[in-house]
Amino acid sequence: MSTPHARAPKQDRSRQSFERMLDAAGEILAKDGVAALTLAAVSRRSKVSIGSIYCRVDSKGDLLRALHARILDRMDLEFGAAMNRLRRKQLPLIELVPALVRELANFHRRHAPALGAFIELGATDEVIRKVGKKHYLQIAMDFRILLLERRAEFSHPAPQRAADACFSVIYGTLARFLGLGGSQDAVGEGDWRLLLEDLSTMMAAFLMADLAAPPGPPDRLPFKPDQLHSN
Amino acid sequence: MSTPHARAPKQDRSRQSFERMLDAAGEILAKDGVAALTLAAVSRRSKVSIGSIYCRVDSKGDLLRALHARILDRMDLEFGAAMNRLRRKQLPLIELVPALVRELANFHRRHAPALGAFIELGATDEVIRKVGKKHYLQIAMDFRILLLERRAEFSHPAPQRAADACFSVIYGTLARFLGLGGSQDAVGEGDWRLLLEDLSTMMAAFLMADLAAPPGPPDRLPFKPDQLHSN
Amino acid sequence: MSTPHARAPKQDRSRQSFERMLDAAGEILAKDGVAALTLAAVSRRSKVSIGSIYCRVDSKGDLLRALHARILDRMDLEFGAAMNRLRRKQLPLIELVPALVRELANFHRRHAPALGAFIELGATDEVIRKVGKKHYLQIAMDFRILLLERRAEFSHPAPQRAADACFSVIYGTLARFLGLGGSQDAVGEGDWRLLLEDLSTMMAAFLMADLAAPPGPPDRLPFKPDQLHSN
Amino acid sequence: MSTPHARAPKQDRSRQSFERMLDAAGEILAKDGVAALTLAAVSRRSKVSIGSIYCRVDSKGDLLRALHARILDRMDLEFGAAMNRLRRKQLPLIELVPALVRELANFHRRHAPALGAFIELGATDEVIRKVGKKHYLQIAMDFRILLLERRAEFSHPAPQRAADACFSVIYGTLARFLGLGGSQDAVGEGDWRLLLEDLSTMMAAFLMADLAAPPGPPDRLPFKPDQLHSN
DNA sequence: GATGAATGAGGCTTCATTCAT
DNA sequence: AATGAATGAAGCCTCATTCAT
Repeated sequence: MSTPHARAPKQDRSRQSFERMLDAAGEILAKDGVAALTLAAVSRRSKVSIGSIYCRVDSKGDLLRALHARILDRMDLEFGAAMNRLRRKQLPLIELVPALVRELANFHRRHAPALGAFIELGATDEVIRKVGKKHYLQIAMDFRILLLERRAEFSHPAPQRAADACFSVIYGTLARFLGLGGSQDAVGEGDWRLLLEDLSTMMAAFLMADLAAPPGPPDRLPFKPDQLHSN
Repeated sequence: MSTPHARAPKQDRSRQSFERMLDAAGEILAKDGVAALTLAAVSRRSKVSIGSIYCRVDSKGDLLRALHARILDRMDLEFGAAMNRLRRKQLPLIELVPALVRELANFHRRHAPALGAFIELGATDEVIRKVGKKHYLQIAMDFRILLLERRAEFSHPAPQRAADACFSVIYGTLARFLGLGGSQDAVGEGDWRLLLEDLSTMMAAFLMADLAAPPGPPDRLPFKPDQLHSN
Repeated sequence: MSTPHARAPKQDRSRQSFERMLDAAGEILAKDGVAALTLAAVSRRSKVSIGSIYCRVDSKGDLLRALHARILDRMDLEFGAAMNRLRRKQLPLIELVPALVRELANFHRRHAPALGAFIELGATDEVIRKVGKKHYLQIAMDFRILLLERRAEFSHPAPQRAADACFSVIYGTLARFLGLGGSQDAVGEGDWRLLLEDLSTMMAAFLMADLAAPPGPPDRLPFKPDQLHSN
Repeated sequence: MSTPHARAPKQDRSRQSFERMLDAAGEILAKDGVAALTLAAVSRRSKVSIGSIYCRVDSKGDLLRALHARILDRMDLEFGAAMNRLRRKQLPLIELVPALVRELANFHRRHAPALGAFIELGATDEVIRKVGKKHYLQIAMDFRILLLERRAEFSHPAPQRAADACFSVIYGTLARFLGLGGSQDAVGEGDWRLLLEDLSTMMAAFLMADLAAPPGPPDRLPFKPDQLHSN
C-alpha cells in the first residue's frame, strides 16, 4: 500500500509533514467541501508550504488520490473489524439483520462527509472512481459473506442474489439519507432511527418471509412472487 | 411558472435563442458534468454570445436555476402523467408494486444525467437544493398516494409509514444505481432488471408478508418483528 | 444653443422622449453618481429604448455633453436672474458682499449633485471640461461685474484683481464644502451658516479694510462687522 | 503602519516587486487618472504579473487603499516637517500668514495629481474617504496650531474660529485651483503667484484688520500689506 | 422611427503549477 | 529539501454599441 500517487518520504520529519498535509486536506474536505480545497488552504492549515506539497506529490489530483487511498484503507480496516465483532456474536438471522443495518448505517454516518466529497471528486477523477468502487465492492462482499453465514435461515430461494440485493438496497438508502454525493434531497427528512427499523424489517421480510404459499385459505395468498415482474 | 430567475424575452427570435441557451446548458451538464459548464461553453454550443446570455439572466447561477426549474417542471408533468396512467389500470397491489418500481426506475433513468448534475449543484446553491427537495417530496407524495390506494391489501400494520419507507428505499436504491449525485460506486454493477425485480419483491414482502405469526409449528416462525430492533 | 451633440427632433412626441431621456440621465447622475449612469439605466428610467437614444445621440459621451449643456444653460439663466435681482436692490458694499456670498452658496448648493458629477466627468471628457470652464468664467464675470459696481467703496488698491480673488476664494471654499468633484474631505464638517459668515467677513475685510491704516476722521470707517449678516 | 490592506512579503526580492507595483499604480493614477488604473496596466508597467499582485493584496480596492495609506503617510511626515521648519523661524503673524499659505500651496501642488485621484476614488471607497478625511483634519490641526501661536497678534475676536475659517478657505481655494477632485474649472486660470498673494492678504486682513477702526497712535498698525509677499 | 436583442472587448479574480532563493 | 513568490490561463460579469425586426 504505502501511499500510492505520492513519494513516501523516509525521514521522520518529512513523514510528519506529509501526514499533516493529508490530514489538513481531509479536514477541509469534510468541513467545507470540495470547492474549499485549494492547495493554498491545505498549505495554510497544515503549515506545509506549497512547494513542499509538490515535493511529495505531482499534482493536486495526486494529493487527493493519496488522501482517498489513505482514508479508504482506514475505513476498510475499521469495517472489517466491525464485521468480525459481529461475526463473533453468532447471532441468528433475525437479530443479525438489524445489527448489520445498524453497523452499516453508523459506519457510513461516521464517514459521510469524507465519502461525500470523494464521490463528488469521483465525477472528475477516474482513479478515485475506480478505487472507490473497489472499496465499495469490498464492503459489499464483507457484508454478504457475513449475511450468508445464516443462509440456512433464509426462505428466499436464491440466497446469493438476495444478499446482494440486501446490500444494494441498504447502502443506497443510507447513502441517500446521509446525503452522500451531495444528494441532500432526503437529508434530515424522516427519522434516522425509524428508517433503520424499516430497512431491517424490510430485509427480514425479504429474506425470511415464507413466500411459498403458506397453508391457509387459498384466497388469502398475500404474496406470490411469480406474479411479480410478469410483464 | 414561466422561467423564474430569467427575463422572458419579448421578441420571438430571442425566445429561440433563450431556448437554445438552456438546451445547450442542459446538454453540457448531462454529457460532461458540472465542471464543464462554463459560460464560454454554453455560448459556443448554443451560438449565443456571452453577453446575450446576460440579457436573459443575471448570473451563471440564475441560468442554472432557470434550467433546473424548466427541467423539473417537465419532469413533474411527465411523472404526474405516468402516475395517472398507472392509476387507471386499477392494478391489485401485487401488480402495482412492480409497476411502480418500474415506472420510478425508468423515469429516473431517463433523467439521471441532469438530475445528477443538479444534485451536485445543490451542494452549492441553496435555491436548487430547495426546489429539488420540493420536487422530490412531490414525487414521493404522488407515489405514496397511489400506493396507499391499495392499503386494504397491506398486511403491514402502519400503512402510511410503510408507504413512506417503500419510497425512500426504492428511490435511494435507484439513485445509487443510477449514479445520481456522482455516486457511481454501484453504477453498472449487477443487472438493472434483476435489481428492479428484487426491489419489487422486497417491497411486496414488506407490505404484504403475513408478519403475524402464521399458524403452524412454532419453531418455524420465520419472522418476528418484535425481535427486530430489540437492542 | 438647441442641444449641441444631439439631433434635435422636430416631432413633438420625439421631443418629449428626448427630454425624458435627458431628465432621466440627470436624475441618475444626481442621485447615484457617475458610476450608475449606464445607458441601460437611462433607458429603463426614461422608458426610452436604447435604440432610440442612439437615434438622438451618437454616443454615451454625447448624451452626457448634451445634458451638460442643457443643465449649464439653465443654470446660467438662473444665476443671471439672481444677479439681476440683487443688482436692483442697489445694496451698499457692506451689504452686497454677504448677499453675494449667500447667493453663490445657495445656488451651488442647489446644483451640487449635478455639478459634482460633471466635474468628475470632466476628468475624462475634454468637451465637458471646456464647457464647464466657460460656464465657470461666465459666473465669475457676473459676480465680478456686480461686485465692481461698488468699487467706489473698495479700499483695496486694485479693485479688479480684488474682485477676481473674492470670487476664486468664495467659489473654491464653497465647492470644497459642498463636496464638488467628489472631494468630501470637508463635507459636513463645521457649520454651513458660520462658514458663510466667515467668508463674508473675510471678503469685506479684504475689500474694505483700510490697509494703509491712515489715521483720519472717524467717519471714514470702512468696515463695521456688525452690519454684516444682519439679515 | 506598514502597509495595511496588504500582506507584507517576507522575501526581499518581493518587497521590491511590491514597491514597483505600488509605484506603478501611483504613476498611472497621477498621469492618466483613475479610469486608466486597471490591473492589467499596473501589471504591465510594474512588470509584475497580475497573479503576483493578488499575492500581496486581496482586491484592486485593497491595492488602492494600500497606495493611499502609503502616500498619505509620506505626506504627513513631509507636512509635519514643513510645519516644524516654519515654527522654528518664530515669524510674526504678518509674516507667518503668507509663509503658511505658501507652504500649504506648494505642498498640495506637489501632491495634487495623487490627491485628486484619491478624492475621486473616495467617492466610491469608504475607507479611502475616511482615511483621507482623517489626514485632512490632521493637516488642518497642524496649520491651526501653528497659526494660533500668534493669536496674541489677532484682532479677530474669536481666534479659534478665525483660524479654522482661514484653513477652510485657503484649502478650498487651493484645491479648486489645483483641480483636486477633478474640478478643473479654475485650473491654470489666473496666476498662481497672484492667487497666493491675494489669499495671504485676505487672511491677514481677516485676522488683523482693526475692524473697529479705532483711531489711535500710529504705532498700532496691525497690518502693513507692503510687508506681505516681500520674500 | 422605434425597439431591444445581440455582440465582444475588457475588467476583476482564482488557483494549480513553477522556480528562484 | 524547503519555501513562498511569481505566473498566466480561465472563469464570471459589465456595458457601450450595433442591427435585425
